[in-house]
Amino acid sequence: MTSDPLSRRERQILDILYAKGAASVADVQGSLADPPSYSAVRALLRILEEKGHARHEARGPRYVYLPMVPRERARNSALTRIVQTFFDGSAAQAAAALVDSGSLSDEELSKLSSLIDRARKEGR
Amino acid sequence: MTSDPLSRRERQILDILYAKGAASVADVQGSLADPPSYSAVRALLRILEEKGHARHEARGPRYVYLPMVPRERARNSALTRIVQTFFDGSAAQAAAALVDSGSLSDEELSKLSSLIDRARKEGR
DNA sequence: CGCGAAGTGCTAAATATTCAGCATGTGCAG
DNA sequence: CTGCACATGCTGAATATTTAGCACTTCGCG
Repeated sequence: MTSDPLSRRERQILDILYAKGAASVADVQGSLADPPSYSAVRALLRILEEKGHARHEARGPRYVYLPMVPRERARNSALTRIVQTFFDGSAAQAAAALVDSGSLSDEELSKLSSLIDRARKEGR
Repeated sequence: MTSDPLSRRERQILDILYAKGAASVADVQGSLADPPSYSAVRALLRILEEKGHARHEARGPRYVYLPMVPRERARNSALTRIVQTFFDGSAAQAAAALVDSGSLSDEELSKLSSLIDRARKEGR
């Protein structure tokens, strides 16, 4: 099941796995803002495995941890949550906020523009 | 300070405050998927106040709780987090995912389009 | 070889969280 | 006026979390 309630540290660590794609225990520890002991990180990773959110592969001499739920699916539910919480359920408002953030280059803007045109054609 | 680490319930309740704008204890309890006792909800709200994330006003006979950090600021940091975690830091990719979600109406799409045009003009 | 560095499995205990209950105050309907 | 419905303040205890430590294995180097 993927609908477990995750604790703070669990969420934090799972996010690192999503951000990096895959990570060793040391990687995870290194990415944590306020890192606990090596053992503690390992324990958390083990819990994430038990809950079915992560798995590990024996890459060379050490374990490398990966998320179980595909990144795309996880990110869609994350987006949905934000849209619900902060944008009254309107994905359009959320997209607008991103565009307004000013962090998009001209090239990115035109790509997005043509994406929108395509969406409009498909939509009818 | 607004950089406290929030526990799961705390986050959950704060999200409700953001989603609803303002809420009484009963509102919050009613919005929780798996609601604990009235007292428990009150306790959590009190903690959120102590941590500086919420405040209350005596609206009529009861308290109404509101977020301290403005919704817009909170949502921007939420977006930033998602972008970092799931879109390799690219706001453009995130916007594209929203457009691709297919939940935008024709009208919303054209509004977004003109928003982009404006952003392109300002950007140079 | 055999020793050290670095990995894993497992467990118990400190710490944080979440929760329910009781005492008390206040407004309103009967 | 009096009692009910519903609010708050506070506190102690159940539960979950987070953590560090120890025993053991593996790999590579002197």
